[in-house]
Amino acid sequence: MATITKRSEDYSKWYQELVIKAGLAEPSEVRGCMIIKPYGFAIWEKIQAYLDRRFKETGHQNAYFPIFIPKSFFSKEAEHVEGFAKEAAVVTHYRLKNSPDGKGVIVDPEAKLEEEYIVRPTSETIIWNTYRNWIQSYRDLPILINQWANVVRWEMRTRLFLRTSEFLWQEGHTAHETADEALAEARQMLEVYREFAENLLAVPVIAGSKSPSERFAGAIETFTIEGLMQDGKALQMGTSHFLGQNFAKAFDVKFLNRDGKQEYVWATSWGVSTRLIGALIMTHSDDNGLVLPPKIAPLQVVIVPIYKKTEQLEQITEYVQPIIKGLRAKGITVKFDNDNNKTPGWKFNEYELKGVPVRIAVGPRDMKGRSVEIARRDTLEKKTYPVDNVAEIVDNLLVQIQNDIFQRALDYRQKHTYYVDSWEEFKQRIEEGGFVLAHWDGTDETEARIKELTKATIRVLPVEEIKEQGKDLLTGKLSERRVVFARAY
RNA sequence: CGGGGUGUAGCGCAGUCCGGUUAGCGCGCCUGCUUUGGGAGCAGGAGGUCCCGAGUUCGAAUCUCGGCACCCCGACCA
Repeated sequence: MATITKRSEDYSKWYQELVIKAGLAEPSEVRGCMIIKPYGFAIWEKIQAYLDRRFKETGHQNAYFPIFIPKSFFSKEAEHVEGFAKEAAVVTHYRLKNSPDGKGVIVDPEAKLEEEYIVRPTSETIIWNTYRNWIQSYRDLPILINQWANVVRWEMRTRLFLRTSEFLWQEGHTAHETADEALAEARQMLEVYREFAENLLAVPVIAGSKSPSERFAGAIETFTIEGLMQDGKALQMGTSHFLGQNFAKAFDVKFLNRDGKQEYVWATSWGVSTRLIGALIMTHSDDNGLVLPPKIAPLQVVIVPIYKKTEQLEQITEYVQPIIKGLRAKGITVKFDNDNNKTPGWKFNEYELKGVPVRIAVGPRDMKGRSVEIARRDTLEKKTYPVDNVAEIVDNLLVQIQNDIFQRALDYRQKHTYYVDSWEEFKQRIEEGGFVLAHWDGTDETEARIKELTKATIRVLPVEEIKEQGKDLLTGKLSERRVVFARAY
């Protein structure tokens, strides 16, 4: 019997078991890397499909750059190299040969590369090195490109989806004439992410800026969307960076501007990763398994037949045909699970574990009463409905579930968001978990001190500013606005 | 990279302290029959380099030494 650890017993264990038992992913033989299984990948494909459409609607095109980046590229932007040096996978050789003792193969020492390659942890450097050749005048701008790719960051400690050594993501890299235009782009993409997180994933997020110490390596400004997980920890779900002219200067990318003068190009980059699947799980799921918002669920409706004899199964099969047809006509994905080797009870539990939003059960009782039993995954509520307009009922129900799941997550976040003005209360709230809105004097030193004392970091300076006079909790210095503190993944 | 823990069937574990028949148990898997409205029952069956290497011994899953891997907790990070 596949039961999972309760969240209240061990949240981390619950998470890992859920990922594995729901069939989303599993650890691999390669340290820190995961195997994304079909069910998990189907969720990623839904994420990709939605975002890809939004990127194109906002004027971007897809392209692809090499996975290997010459080592020298990294040294060109000082902060950037510092940010990624500690977790770089390096390619040093290009050939193997049979080992002298006849057992297996060894790296051929003769085949050492002149210059090592870094397996990309992110692609700014190779892309900006390329943009140099693409840009001569303001007429070549803007360049609006996105890449779907895998990247590698050699992390010390990994967790399925949340942090793996290799992960899948998209990275947008744009080049602009002016600072204002680049900033507007970075903000626009943040808004794309926010809308996507809330509407598709049903995960409420706070959008805003990072504090200087939390910025992307090489960025002037980093925007972020931050979610609050069920254990009270924050999760960064997407970032969008205004890179200023840093990479243009590092890679000497200039253009002739409208005044006929040479100027460095302005840049942005922005990305979200397979980590989003972790956010999805930790925001909505419960002790029975996954709870998937209908818009992201690979399978939205499952029909489970309940029968004694095979003739009964045949009758049910016929009985549900119009339902299946009706649902498909509305673009709803549906599966009729007529597997004879599993009992209905087993199937109920299995589809709850997998988070299928709606389950329809059909047995002799229903056929007699011209009805079906419809159960929703989020509330586990079951109701009987007439068979005639099931498609419409389910269609509405899916919308309802999507909204309810979002609302529930929002309620949770609001219940765990605190306005705090004293150091004692701050420590206590951080310990309990949640977002803590507090005043901050704006210095790196205070931020670092708070982190040291409480493990809390500034997650975000919200776009919708909470402007008011106040005093920093620790130093008592004046502050103009509240910022969001939390412990984070 | 520091502290702790664990490696025995596909998965979860017992056995290890105190060496000794043929290495067990639960789940899963296969076959058959009966079942099917919340993880079915019975019967039969398949499945093991006991993490790797060396040593001690008549004899090692068990003791000794060395190695490797993974997990958890910290520090670092999407």
